[in-house]
Amino acid sequence: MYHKSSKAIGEYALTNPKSLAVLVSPNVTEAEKAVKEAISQRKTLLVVGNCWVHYLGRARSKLEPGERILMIKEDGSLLVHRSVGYEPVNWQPPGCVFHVQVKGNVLEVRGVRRKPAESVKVFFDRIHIVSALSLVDSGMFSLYASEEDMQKAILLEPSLLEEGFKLISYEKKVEPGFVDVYGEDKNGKLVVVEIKRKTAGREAVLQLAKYVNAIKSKVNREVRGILVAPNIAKDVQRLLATLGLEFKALDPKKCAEILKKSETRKLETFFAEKSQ
Amino acid sequence: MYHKSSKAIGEYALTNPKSLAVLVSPNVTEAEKAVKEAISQRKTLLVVGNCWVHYLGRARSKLEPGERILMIKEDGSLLVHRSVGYEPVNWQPPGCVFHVQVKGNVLEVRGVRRKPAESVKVFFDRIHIVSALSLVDSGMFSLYASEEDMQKAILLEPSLLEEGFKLISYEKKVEPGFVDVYGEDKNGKLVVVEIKRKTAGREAVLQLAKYVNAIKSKVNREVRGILVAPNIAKDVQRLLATLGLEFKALDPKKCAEILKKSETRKLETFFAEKSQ
DNA sequence: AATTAAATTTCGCCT
DNA sequence: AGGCGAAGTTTAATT
Repeated sequence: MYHKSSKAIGEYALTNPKSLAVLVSPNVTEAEKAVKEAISQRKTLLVVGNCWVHYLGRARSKLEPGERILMIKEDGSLLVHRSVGYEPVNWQPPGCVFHVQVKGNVLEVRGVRRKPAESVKVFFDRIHIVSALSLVDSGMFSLYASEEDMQKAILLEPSLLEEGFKLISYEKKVEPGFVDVYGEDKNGKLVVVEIKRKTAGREAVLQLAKYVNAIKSKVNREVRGILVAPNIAKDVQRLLATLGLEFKALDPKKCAEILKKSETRKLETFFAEKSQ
Repeated sequence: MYHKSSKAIGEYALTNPKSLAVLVSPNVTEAEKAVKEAISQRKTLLVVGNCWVHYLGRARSKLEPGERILMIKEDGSLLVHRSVGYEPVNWQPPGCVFHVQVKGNVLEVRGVRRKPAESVKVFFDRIHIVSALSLVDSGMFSLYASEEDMQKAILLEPSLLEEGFKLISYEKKVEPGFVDVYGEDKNGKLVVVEIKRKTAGREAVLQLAKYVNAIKSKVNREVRGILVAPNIAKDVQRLLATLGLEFKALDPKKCAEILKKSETRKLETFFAEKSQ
């Protein structure tokens, strides 16, 4: 492969056009083509270069020329980032429409949305990088605590569930699947716990009912079912009561704090051992 | 120039190492080197690749693997952006310290800060792009309205200054420079206006005083000096009073609205003409 | 669709 | 450095 101009870099990258294209130091026209293509194909777009920005909508702003990073995402959001600061200096929330054009050797990228009506115009006169990306990302994001973390917190601190609760096992295999937490209350009744990391809905209640029934059919003892979640959907509370199940609110944040405390304790132990 | 592997792209880009480096599809070790260099040189860094993220601090979060964009800025802020959404999925505010290492073919970039103590760890197992940027950006950002916009608003709507104000001229040349707005009040007194787009400080007051004195020395008439700004520094109010000057609060937001209305009017006129 | 409340809010200004 | 208030806040949940 032989390269003579920066344009060639783009061609090189385009050997794998579906997932990744990179243009280094393209001219304005080359950049225009790449940007239009990326936007029409709903790709995530990065443009680095010298630009100035006008915003008009809920307010009004002007950004004088300088080198920044423009990011346009698949959902039609737009971000202009300077070399400092957490926040973008200019932006447009998801769901806006883009117009791209070249006028007098300046590339204009405009993002417009209705309700509220507002537009951001980004003008580039020098472009360092244009990159169109097809980002494959189905990974789940969990804040505070995952279901597993909430489970861990209850294992560490059983009183989170209720006073006097004693753990028997967790991830216990029963007929329909695995019971998150399994134990005994202070009165010796069996307790089946189902954990949800966000608002518990109909499914969560039915799942818990299945586990409770499965265990009842085997143990010939009184079995309580407790649904643990940050909160429960209002219209499911009747179902819960009908099935004779209970709900225990548990804040994922509190779980995170307990895990944190536990890790801190571990860390303190670690340092104590080291300093001996 | 002859290229055989993706590594060469980096080398190519490094022909201009001071301002721009791009690595396309580097291996983890190559990426590590580039990332370390960029961070030590306080450059703005972009890394695109498959990653997972752990956060622990004020809260706790976990992000499962997926392709995202990591941005590290010159001020030590860190952003992880997914392909959708205005907000970064994970981040670290400015001023954190970074640690970079490779372990078992995985690149770990960790951003840590004290007060509050928190850390974000980003793990890459596949890297599409690494780019180190020296962004030159001194352009001013003005929100709502620039000084010029505030001036325009007053010219459009003189009553913004005070009832009965009549414009004589603007950007009027006097001894020390240019008077922003120059006019006459309802009592026939001359009025000199100095505009600041943010909190007016000592300089603004002294500048206004100079203009007022310059005009007084020529016009043998009573001359009022009005400082227009969104607000005035508390410790300058005495100086203002001492010099016999006045302050008029003017919200840049209000100015923006007036300009917007004016533009809307222009736009309506435009459409009216078109539809004729 | 409108309203309310939370956010790893961030950011600036003031004490 | 800590506290208060605003933001082109955004975002999710609820009515």
